[in-house]
Amino acid sequence: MYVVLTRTARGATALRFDDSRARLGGADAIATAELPAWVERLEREHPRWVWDDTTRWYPHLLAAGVRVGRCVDLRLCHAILRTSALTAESALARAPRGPWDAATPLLERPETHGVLFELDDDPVIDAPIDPVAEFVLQGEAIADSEQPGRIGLLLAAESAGALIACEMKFAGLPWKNDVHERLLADLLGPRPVGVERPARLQKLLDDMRLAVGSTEINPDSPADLLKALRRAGLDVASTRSWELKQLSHPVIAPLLEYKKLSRLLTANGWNWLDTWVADGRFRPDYVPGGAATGRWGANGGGALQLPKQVRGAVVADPGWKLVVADAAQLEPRILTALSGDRRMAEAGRGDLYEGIVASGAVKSRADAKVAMLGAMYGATAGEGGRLMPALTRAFPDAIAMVEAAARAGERGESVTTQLGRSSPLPGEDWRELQESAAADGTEALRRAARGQARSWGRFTRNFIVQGTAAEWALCWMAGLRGRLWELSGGSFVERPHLVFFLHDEVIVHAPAALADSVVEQLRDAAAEAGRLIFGAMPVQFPITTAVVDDYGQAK
DNA sequence: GGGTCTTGCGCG
DNA sequence: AAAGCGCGCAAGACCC
Repeated sequence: MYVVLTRTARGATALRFDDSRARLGGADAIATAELPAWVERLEREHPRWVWDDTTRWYPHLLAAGVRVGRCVDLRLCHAILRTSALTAESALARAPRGPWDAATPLLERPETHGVLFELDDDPVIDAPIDPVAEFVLQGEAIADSEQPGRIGLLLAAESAGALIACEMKFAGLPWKNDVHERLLADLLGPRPVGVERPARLQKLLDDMRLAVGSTEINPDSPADLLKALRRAGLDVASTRSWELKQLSHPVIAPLLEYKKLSRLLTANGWNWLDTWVADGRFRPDYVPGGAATGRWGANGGGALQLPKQVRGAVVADPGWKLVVADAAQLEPRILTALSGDRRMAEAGRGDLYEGIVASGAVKSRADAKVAMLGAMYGATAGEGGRLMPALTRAFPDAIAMVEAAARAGERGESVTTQLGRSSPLPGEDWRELQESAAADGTEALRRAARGQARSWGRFTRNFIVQGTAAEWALCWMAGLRGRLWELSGGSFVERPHLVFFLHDEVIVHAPAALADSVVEQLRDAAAEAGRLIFGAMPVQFPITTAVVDDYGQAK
């Protein structure tokens, strides 16, 4: 059963539909204050809650102690259906762009006429949000698609991700201020008052001044720093760390140290702690579908860039554990399954990179890794480019798959993941350059067009792998979420629950006594995700797990 | 005084 | 050894 919720001035109306999306009965009107209890009651029938945007409904429910099992996030599903090659002929995909194509849908509003807002410079005519009509339209798009099962699984996984994103923010990532502060004090010195540099940074700056024999050096300004380094006789094109590492000069060591610590201070220092951690929890906004590939984004505090340096401050509550798990070599395994490359599947029975070495394609594990990254990212030069021919000979099917995706992108076509998420098309500027270069191109113009085409090809090449990996991760998490809920009783935060997700890695916060069960569920969910997406294809998705007290202990 | 671009670096 | 994908963020540079 589906229950479609529509917001009204006083609360919501609910309409029920059966599993084939046929309408059941009349509408219920529920006042705002009654909504959590009403949802909780109906939840016993395990419906799929259909709403415009999970972030508009679910936080209130969670705050009221109500957790739901399943939902359809119409906004996220619309975004997928709008561009998917599997539903390109649907009425939804052919309709002009409207409020559902905005980054966040509009609330119901009095009907107005005329241009309401712009979407990528296209004016959009106002239309009231109608979740029921959108639900019907989406149902038709799915039913009429060539492969309803594929796209249906993707939409279910995406919607489950929307629930998880809200739940992770609600639960928060356990964070110990005192541990973090001790770490900062050890590395930087005491917290400075006002605008002065922390003692350790000031000392390094003094060392740098001594090394170049001048006080005219400001490491916080790349432009100034570059000038100062050149004045000191250093031949550098930029102030990037990897370039500075090549040089030997007394200024380099303190400068690199300064950069490292300065980064810690500005990105995850005392200000960060004051701004983003409250009540012992870090609560960023997770953004499902934030990247074109379907990967999540995050806002607030750089949640997806937590440096290894500070992970020790992520500490389980007393009596609880953190179960940290990541999918080993996920993207190359995804490529294996996508392409059906039997030899690569064989190589991936254990450590994939060792397997590639054993196949004779490359000499070392490090080479295998660089070669695989090169294949998935489109390396042309350097180590990756050099290793490509050997990799192509050993695994022709897998390489042919990414090469085909690259060629499609170079032609300006879209590519599609295993479950049906399609890449965006290049913009107007891209096409104009391609056309003008083809028509009356000077040599320089043709070169620019070729470079641009190759660049888009690298994007589509990577898209099918990164996007399908994101689908695997969503299915893994969605399955895990249900399994965790079944492990014990109690409220949401009393049971084992997800507190962090980073592309191919999750953290579960769990009562210590249940940690081993969580590990088991993580493995089962991973195996299930592979079966769901790839069926019988014999590709393994091993995960590594660690049961720890703090995140710094994992890996 | 604001807004946007650039640089550099953190994560996968 | 330093190119080849996807992101977010902070600070300075640069503009009006």
